[in-house]
Amino acid sequence: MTTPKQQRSLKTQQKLLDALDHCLQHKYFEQISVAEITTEAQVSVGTFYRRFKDKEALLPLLYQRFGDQLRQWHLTLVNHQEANLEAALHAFCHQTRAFFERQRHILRTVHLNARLGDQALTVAELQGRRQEYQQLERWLGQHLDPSQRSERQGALQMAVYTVVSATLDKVLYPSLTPAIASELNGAEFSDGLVALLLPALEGR
Amino acid sequence: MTTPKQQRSLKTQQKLLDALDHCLQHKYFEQISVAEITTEAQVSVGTFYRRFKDKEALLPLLYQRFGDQLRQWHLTLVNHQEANLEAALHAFCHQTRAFFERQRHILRTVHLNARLGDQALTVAELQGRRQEYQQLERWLGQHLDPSQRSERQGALQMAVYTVVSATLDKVLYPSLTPAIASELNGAEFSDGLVALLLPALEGR
Amino acid sequence: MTTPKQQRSLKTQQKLLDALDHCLQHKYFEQISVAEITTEAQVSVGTFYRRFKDKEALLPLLYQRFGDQLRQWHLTLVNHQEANLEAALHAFCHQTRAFFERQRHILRTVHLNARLGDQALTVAELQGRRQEYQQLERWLGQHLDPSQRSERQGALQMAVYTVVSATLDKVLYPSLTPAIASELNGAEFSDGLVALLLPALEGR
Amino acid sequence: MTTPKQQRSLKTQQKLLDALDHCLQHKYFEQISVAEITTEAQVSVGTFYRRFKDKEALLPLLYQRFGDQLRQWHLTLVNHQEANLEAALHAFCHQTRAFFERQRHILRTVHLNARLGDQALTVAELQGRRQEYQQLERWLGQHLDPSQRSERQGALQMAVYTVVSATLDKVLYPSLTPAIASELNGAEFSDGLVALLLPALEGR
DNA sequence: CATGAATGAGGATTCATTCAT
DNA sequence: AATGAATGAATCCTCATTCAT
Repeated sequence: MTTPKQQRSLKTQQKLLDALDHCLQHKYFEQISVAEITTEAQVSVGTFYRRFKDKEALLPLLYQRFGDQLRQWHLTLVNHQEANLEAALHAFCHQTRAFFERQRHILRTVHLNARLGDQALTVAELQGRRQEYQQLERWLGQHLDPSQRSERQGALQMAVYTVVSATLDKVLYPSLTPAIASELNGAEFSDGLVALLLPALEGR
Repeated sequence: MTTPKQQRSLKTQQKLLDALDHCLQHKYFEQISVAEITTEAQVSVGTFYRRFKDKEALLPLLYQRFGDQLRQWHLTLVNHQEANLEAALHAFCHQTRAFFERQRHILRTVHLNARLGDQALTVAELQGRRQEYQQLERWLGQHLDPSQRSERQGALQMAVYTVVSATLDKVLYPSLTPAIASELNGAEFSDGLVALLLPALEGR
Repeated sequence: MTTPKQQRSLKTQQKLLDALDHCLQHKYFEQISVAEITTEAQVSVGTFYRRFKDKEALLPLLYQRFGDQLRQWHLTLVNHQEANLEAALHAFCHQTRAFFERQRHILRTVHLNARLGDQALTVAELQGRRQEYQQLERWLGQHLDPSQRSERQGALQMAVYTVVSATLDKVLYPSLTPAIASELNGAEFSDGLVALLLPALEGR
Repeated sequence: MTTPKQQRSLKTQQKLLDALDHCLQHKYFEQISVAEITTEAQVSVGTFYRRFKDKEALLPLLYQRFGDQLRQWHLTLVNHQEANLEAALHAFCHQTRAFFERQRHILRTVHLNARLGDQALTVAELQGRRQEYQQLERWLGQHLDPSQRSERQGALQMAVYTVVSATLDKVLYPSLTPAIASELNGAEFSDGLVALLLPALEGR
């Protein structure tokens, strides 16, 4: 992948990424041919290969796009100080869902592709993701009484993971197992999560 | 897919399913060619196509295999009466994980393929799955004080979904987001879930 | 191809030939698979190959069936003494057409397959066919004044060939080139042939 | 079939058509594989499929090639004024045979394929062919005494059809039924046709 | 013997990638 | 640089034929 040195080149790259993005709304990455992408982007195959080593080389950029927005969203979240733990948990659950819903189809690709086995997420990126999760844990912990923070460490970690995992499935595949196990939708679902997790975090 | 009329034919079918099963341990379904399956099964391509319309026609059988074992496991679980809610939740979390680990790679296929959009799970099957979830909820509820059952309905449903979703990701993709958010492994992880969910279910 | 030694065996052979005959009404020989034939004949593939060396081995039998009927028809024709040349030519043209129409689809196969290049008609059979043509020429010639017969030899031969060739195309492929060149149908067409050829044969 | 946008592409298309043409001299269309064509044309399979949807897509072009030459030949024929009817019929019979002999193997393909049932000739094309036949009839008729033209209409049509049909079989399949019925070859055969048909056309 | 399961060569077709224009 | 033509490996699938039951 060449670093674009000219305006035109950058525009082409964007067009290709957008085209991929568009195609991903209908099928998943492996089913999309280079021809489809370039046709959608109104660019020739040759141009594609001038820009990218191969089809797979598009993914990291797509991931980056997503990662950027994820990071940004995390930042806005953790920069808010909430009134208490419940409010914080509430914000976390609802905003996570809202963010996932906004990013639905790109998230779907990132998520599926990681599971389909290509090593598009580098170790470095995974560690970065890891740290963001820790940041979220710390942020939630800040709304606890300081004396309890260390003993709730584990519960916080578990809660963060649970919220993300459960919400992800609910948003991406609401009509499949296991998401069909829950009858709630949207806001109800997030409220349900808050109610489920709050007692343990409060140490009742 | 024709129904086999000879014993030999049935054996072949098994061999092909086993071969697919084997291949699935290394790569994802769509990456496996018919040739690979038949080579692994030590039969010829023609034999494959005599029995199955195409590669996709194998999936329903694979799903059935999995569905059968899932149902059976659910049955053994809900036929046990546990001492109290904590014991029941503990059994649920740990056995779910154990079952998922045993079925790891078939589960992975079923799970991914459903998400990749093929309509391999019929509506009827999904409803069946739904009922199994409800059975689990009722079973957990039996360990509650009868007076509390109805008000905990929602929490039970949420808990069942959460356990399944969180455990699934942890077992299938332990090194990816979001599972990397949790540092715990195996039994620790299940214990963590119990601790996280018990308070809400007990209504503390 | 084994000579059938048992009743059952002969019946099977007939069933297979009938099945082929049936299939030929819809597609041509090369497009018909052995499976189709045996299914239609309600017999297994194995049975087919016990009876016939391969798919091609069916053709000679089919040709024979046709050849038998052709010979028989020729015999009935040439055993009739007609009143004069015109009556004879009239009988020849019309009966040829009627026979072709009756045998339409088997004729189509024989005709096409010979043209598709398989050597199903042996040299011996071709010579037999040749002699039948000569018989027809002689028969037509009988209705001429004896003094003219030898000088009309060539015309008779040409006429016989022309009638067969033109009628064949008209009956088998009425809507294709060259048959579309003629607007006449059925009896009109045969009458047209008579009118066209009679003058030359009568030596006018 | 895409329209070529580069010169190179057009060359390739020609090479493929020529290759098909060449293969057709040895075997019949359906027996020729795409691989054979591309090998003969010294291009890769992919190249073939870039230009043509499948093997069948070549036929229309082949037909067109033939149709063009047929039209052209008809034109040169009907633009000649002959001395009398005999001369015209003579020219028609001999030149038809000569043209068929020149186009022998393409003609064979066109002819067979139409009979094998693919709808390669459109209704429009068939009508065009029809009109060409009518043109030939009119041209022959011009060599008649004007007073006789209308009453000979039918005979002219019949004669045109007969010449084409008989000559076609004679040229394409000289050693098969019905062509073996005639012992004459080449020019003799055409002369025979003239002698056979002239009397009826002259109204003797 | 009859049956139909198994074989595997052979043909069609796609598509990522390279290369000529 | 951009274009799109060419390449060919890889895959799917069929079907005549053989062989186990």
